[in-house]
Amino acid sequence: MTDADPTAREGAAQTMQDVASSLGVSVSTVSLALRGNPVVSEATRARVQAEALRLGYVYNRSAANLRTKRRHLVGFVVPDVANPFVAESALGLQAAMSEGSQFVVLANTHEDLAVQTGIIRELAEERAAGLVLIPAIGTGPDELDALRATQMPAVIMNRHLPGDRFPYVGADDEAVVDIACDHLFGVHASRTVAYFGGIDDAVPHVLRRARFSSNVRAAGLVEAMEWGVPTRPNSDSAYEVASRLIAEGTRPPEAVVCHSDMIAIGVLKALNDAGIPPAECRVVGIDGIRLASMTTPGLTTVSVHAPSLGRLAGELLLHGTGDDETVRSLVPQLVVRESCGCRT
Amino acid sequence: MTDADPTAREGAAQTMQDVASSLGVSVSTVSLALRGNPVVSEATRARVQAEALRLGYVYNRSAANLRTKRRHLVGFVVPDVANPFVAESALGLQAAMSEGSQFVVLANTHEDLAVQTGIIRELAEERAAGLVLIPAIGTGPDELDALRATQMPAVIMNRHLPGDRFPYVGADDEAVVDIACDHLFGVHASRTVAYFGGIDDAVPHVLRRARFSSNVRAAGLVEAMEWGVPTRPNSDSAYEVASRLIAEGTRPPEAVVCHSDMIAIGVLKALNDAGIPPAECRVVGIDGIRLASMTTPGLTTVSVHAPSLGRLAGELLLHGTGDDETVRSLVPQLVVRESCGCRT
DNA sequence: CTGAAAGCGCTTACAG
DNA sequence: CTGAAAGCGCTTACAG
Repeated sequence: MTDADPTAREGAAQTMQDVASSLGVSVSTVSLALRGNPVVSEATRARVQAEALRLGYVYNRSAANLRTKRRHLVGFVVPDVANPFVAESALGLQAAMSEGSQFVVLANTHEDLAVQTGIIRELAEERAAGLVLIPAIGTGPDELDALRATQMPAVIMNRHLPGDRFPYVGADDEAVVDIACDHLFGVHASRTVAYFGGIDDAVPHVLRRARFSSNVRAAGLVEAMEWGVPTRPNSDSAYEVASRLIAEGTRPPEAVVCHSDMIAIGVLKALNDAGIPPAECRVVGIDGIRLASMTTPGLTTVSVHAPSLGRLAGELLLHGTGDDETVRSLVPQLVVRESCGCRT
Repeated sequence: MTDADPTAREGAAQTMQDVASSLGVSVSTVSLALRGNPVVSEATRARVQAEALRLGYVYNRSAANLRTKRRHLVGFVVPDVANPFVAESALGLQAAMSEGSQFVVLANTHEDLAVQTGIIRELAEERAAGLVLIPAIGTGPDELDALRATQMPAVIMNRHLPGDRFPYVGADDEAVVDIACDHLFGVHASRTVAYFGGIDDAVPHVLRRARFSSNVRAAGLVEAMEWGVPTRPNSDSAYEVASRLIAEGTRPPEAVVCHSDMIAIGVLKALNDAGIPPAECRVVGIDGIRLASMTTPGLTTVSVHAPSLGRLAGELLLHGTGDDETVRSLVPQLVVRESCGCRT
């Protein structure tokens, strides 16, 4: 492809200086030409570009950035990349950033605060343009202070921390719960209901549970408290907890809304194992990950559009709104499949 | 946390120069002290460190790297991060890199060659320490030449390109197929069998199909060619193809090995829709993603240990073996669940 | 339209 | 044990 001069090549990386002297012009000219600055003549630009190509020159963006103090990478700091919701968000974030020709650096905290702190420090040393953070469980004022101290723009995602003063991107928790409840309580007229899974005192969990309970009261239904239990944010934990409940003889409620699709997938598996059909226990997930269409029964879910959330976070980071504390979210959408008892 | 002097702080980012003058020492001393070089006295080191902390100084790694010509980030260039296999590999890669205090930059090609080429060029401009590439469909000699021209160390993953001369990390395709066949042909004594899904002329697909066919012949079985069809590398495509086959009345073979777990998930869904149990059509996946335990029936699969593959790729990149063309892979492992008809 | 020079924030011989 | 100076590869006023 690049038809590089092998003799010029072996001397390792070429610099602007190299192409300048090879052409008998100054580095300024090369720099200007390569950037396409109209101040250099078309003819010169062409010569410079040809020579750069011939020498196999490749622009050193880091050097340029050191000079201009521009940054070119953002971090996506998450508890678990292999969580589909996170991966789908990463997709959106990455798309947004690549439009600003920024890179997104992926970092896993594994829900470990020390790891998270270390990663944030490293991003600061890297002079990242900012970061999107899904806080590890237990993230509190100390961690947030440390983050603020780095002076990097940051947006918090998915797990809203009370009073953190950082821009936040996440689902509209109450709308999400309302949509799930409307379908389950209204369309399906379930009587005993529960909100299943999620991390115990994480804000979204608290918010959603509270909303759920108030919806239940408003509808005059009964909340199956034994099934209103927290789990870790993955299918395995959900499966384990739900299976145990069933094995212990705790009768599943007529309807359960799950804190996430991954949790719902675990619940569905437990229900399938026990031979309990949607008609007996209707389940609705939250998130709308791609996988939700592949379960049996198909998972009815309230989609919050993970890729869009990621994209939103990226845009917030790049173009920054003046004020902190902004909550942005898309309007959630019910995706009906079979797990709620529709279409069976 | 960092108890930074607010007056010092407002003048934006602090530099070594700032802490040096604040202390009345030279930048060399600061640099040496901060790096923990034993040549500077313990007392000085302590003073420097305290002052750096007080000023809220944060090390500028990029500047350092420009000087030392050391690189500190690697790219993971993939068709689709949201594919669980890829995400799990990313986990392993990230773990390996963070041990070398390197960052991994995630980049999605969406199977688009032009995007892939652009990303690789950007990584080169970034002076990445290297990259791990899952080649987009259609990647050929031109793309590989361009990659080579960047002079970055690269390791190819999952989709082996013939004669590319790059180190390769991926499953041992033949062993994987043998394991699946042994179980299906031996333990379950299936008679009509098929290899389902995967990208048509991608190397792993070709290799695995060939191995599958020769195993079939060796066992004197009959290959159900109508079910030996390619798909795109995701559940939706697999579901669509399998559903169509069933709808058209093409009787499923007694056993099918799927090119990946995601494809198997699609097949399982199609089979479930049609009410065809494992006893009638046994399916085995390949990959061993976490999700495989959550399907109904549970997916029997040949695990290739995605995180380890990612880690291996990272190590290969970092410590580089002298010779190209190295194929490294872990020994695949059969994980038995219900989709093959065991434990039902 | 082009060139010489300073500077981004570090590291690293080299003196002292 | 510490300091002065050069240099990594760029960009950007400032002259000419």
